Amino acid sequence: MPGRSITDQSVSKNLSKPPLSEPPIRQRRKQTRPQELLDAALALFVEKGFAATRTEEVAHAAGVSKGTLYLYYPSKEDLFKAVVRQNLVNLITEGLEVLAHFEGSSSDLLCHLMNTWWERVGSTPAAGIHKIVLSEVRNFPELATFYAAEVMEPADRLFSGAVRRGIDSGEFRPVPVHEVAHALMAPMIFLALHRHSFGACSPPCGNPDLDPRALIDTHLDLALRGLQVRQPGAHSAP
Amino acid sequence: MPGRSITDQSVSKNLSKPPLSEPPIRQRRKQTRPQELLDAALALFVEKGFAATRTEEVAHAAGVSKGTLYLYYPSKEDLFKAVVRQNLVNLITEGLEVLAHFEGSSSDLLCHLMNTWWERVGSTPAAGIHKIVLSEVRNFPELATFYAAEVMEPADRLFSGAVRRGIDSGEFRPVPVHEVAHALMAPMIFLALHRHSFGACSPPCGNPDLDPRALIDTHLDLALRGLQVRQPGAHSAP
Amino acid sequence: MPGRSITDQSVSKNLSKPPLSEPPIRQRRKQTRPQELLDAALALFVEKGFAATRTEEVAHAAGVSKGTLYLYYPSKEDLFKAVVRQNLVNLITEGLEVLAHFEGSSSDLLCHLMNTWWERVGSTPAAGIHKIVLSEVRNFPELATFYAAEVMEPADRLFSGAVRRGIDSGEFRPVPVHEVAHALMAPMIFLALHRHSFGACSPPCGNPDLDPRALIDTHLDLALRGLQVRQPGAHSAP
Amino acid sequence: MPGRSITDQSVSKNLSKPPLSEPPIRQRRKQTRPQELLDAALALFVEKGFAATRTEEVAHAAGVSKGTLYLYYPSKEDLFKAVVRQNLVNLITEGLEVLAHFEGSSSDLLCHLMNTWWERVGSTPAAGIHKIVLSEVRNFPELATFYAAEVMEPADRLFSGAVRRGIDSGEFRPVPVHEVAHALMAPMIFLALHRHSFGACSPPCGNPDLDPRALIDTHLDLALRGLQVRQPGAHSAP
DNA sequence: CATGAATGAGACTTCATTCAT
DNA sequence: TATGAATGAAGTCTCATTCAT
Repeated sequence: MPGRSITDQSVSKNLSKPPLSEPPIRQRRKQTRPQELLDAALALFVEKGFAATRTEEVAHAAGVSKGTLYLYYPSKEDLFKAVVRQNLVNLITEGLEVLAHFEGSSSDLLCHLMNTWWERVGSTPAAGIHKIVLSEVRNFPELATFYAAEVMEPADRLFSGAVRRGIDSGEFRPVPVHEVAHALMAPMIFLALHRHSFGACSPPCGNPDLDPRALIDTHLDLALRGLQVRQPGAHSAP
Repeated sequence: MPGRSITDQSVSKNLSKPPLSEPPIRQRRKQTRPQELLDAALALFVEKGFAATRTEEVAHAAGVSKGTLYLYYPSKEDLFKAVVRQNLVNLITEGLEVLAHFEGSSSDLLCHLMNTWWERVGSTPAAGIHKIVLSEVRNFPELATFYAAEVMEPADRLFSGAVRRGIDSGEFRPVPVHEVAHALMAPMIFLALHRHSFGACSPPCGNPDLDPRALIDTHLDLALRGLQVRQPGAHSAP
Repeated sequence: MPGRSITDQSVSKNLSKPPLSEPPIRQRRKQTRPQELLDAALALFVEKGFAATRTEEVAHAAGVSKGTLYLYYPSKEDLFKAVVRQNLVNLITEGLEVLAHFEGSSSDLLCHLMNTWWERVGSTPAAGIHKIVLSEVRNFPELATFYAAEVMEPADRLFSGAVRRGIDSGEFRPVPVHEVAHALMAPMIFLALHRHSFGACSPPCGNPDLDPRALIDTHLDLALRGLQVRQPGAHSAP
Repeated sequence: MPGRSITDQSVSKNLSKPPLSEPPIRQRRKQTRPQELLDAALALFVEKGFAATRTEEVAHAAGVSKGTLYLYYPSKEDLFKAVVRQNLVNLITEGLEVLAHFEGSSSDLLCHLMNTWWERVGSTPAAGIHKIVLSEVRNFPELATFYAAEVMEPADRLFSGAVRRGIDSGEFRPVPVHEVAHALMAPMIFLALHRHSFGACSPPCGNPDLDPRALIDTHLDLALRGLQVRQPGAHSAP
């Protein structure tokens, strides 16, 4: 008979497609539907990946029927793009706002940036978008340019701008700003990536004792010291 | 009997479905078949993801027919697991080779570790399994513990061991070793991840001017300074 | 409850699915709704066929909403039958009006019949129901007997009656009347059929230089000569 | 509950979708499959129309499974085109062959043409293609030009050529050849059209007593007399 | 009566898997 | 063993029909 080739039951709950029970009551909610669908789609895409998520699941999770989804988004792909787009816009807005009106030392700026990012993005479902995009860009080439232009470029501008600010004010020593920006962002995003992959296992695997806050603090401490202007007499490693 | 596993395949119109051209018809030895299939599968899984890779593509890339693939691997899922497992072993081997009994300063050790990792793993196709695993663990939970135990834990042991070695010798200031290890590895892995997603676009998007070597150097410079024992009279930021 | 009828709708990519633009919002009287729906449906069924016509298109073309259509016709099939039935009645009325008590030669009668049919039926949208019925009888067998009894039989009666009239009066030579009636009607109907299929292409294909009037004249000329009593000494072909 | 809105059982067997029983035995027949699929598709398309025919029905009628159909034809639309194309090629070939090497009177030529057409086309399933094309050109605009160029134009050339031949030899009186060609072909094609629509009903409706052979004979007799050069002293109708 | 958002059966199509050769 | 034609489960998407407003 047809069916799953994996008889091993250990493949468990992630693969068991939900029975999609309890027929939803007909409700008119044209205004809120798109958001509900987007939220449901984000959660499912992050959890299972794009291809492994069925449109019917998304619709059901949003409390509507299969057909209703297509009333709002003409295809699964468009839904995907809308998810990325909407959550990306938030990211961009966040960063740009912070970048614009900050007063205080550049160390404080970086510190604020990191903590805010964690609170507003890293610790929310939106962080999962990085995972989806990372996984799917090859299948959606146009998404790549879009994401690069709308997310990666602004993010780089944000962080390298903050570093440059510190250098210009004499607070930081001169360093290649783009490379440092990468080094600053990577541990954060990587953490988010893991929380949405390994971190979701039960029991959570990976580094279970790796507390996000502790990680951010340590990372920040390390980076800021690394950026600091050298005291006279100090030696750098090769 | 037939049947779909886990995921579907409708990645739709964007996916330029290659016509499966140029079959490499050179005579293969039966002994090397599994390896050739594994290599082909690795490349394709990394490039397109698990669901978007067709078994026929894998077989064709390995120079055999669809049916032959199933002579060696009972299902696409099994093939996938074999790919991950085999490359994991390689990864571990790499890591352990590097470790050994290093002599010299801990700064030099970290420097050596990073450069070696990049040469032997980060810049090779093998780095792609990071991407697959990250993308698919949620669909293959059983791989999570395996990967955590065989890759992440050893890697953490490697880097946090190096850091601890420096602290013990008085070369580094006291820091939380696991967090620092994460901060050290993340930019490297993140870079590798991007090379297998955005970096593969044409034209390459992301930060095209981000040279791996420059990044590693800068990252290392930043981290080692951050680890260095403080000069008398210096103040840390926040 | 929902449900598909008979046919599906996947006429796919070629069908330029019109965006349902320009809704005619003039206030309609409830009394005329059924007629307006029928008119819209006739036009669309003729143009695209039954299956490829969406109920929403019909409703939109009639200036009402999808739901309203179902207030008047319980299903798409019922709408279709109503369209055929109503236009059949028109068709018959046309024919019977023409017949009546014609005075003059039978040649003149045939000439008058053909020209009138073309003016009143062949060149009007009503001719399109020939096309629908022809295309869909197999899917709607119940329409067959109806159409045969109400249209084909009277039409045959009309034309074979005219021919018999000519034979009886000695104007025409003796011929099998039903066969001749078919031969008389076919070119007219065939022309009408083509105008609703090929003739609607842009640029119009088929025989673009085939003028209906010229065709009718030629056809009539040919047929009447063929019907004429043979002159002494003439020989027939085969 | 969902389902057919037509509770009337008289809609009967044409609509009852066959249960597709008796699972076919796996057989390799790569060579004959295309023809078998084309035959099955022709029969079903003619019987039910394009949209109302399910690909699975076609496959089943050809003795294969749904998937196999797609091994040979990439889409339902392509299958449709292949059907038209293959049967059209036959039509064209037939006509052209006859046209080229005929010796004898033009009356005999027309007689031969008609009878041959009936034997080789009109009385075979291929005649049903006219019905499909007539019904579907509006949905497949590119089919229109194709059909016009490959079928209608050659057919016109064939018949108008035969008529012109007769005129040139003095056998026929001068007439507009294209119009006459239409008048000659229409009753034949119309007959075929009816046989594949009304004629397929049970009991056959339309003009049940209209024998194809009698019709052709009568039509030919009428037309040839109409074409004949007038005897001295004869009068034409107005 | 009218609307149009919502529903869900069902069509087309894909591709993992099987098996006759 | 190897092949590739054949299978059929399952997913995306459409649209006839319903019903809350």
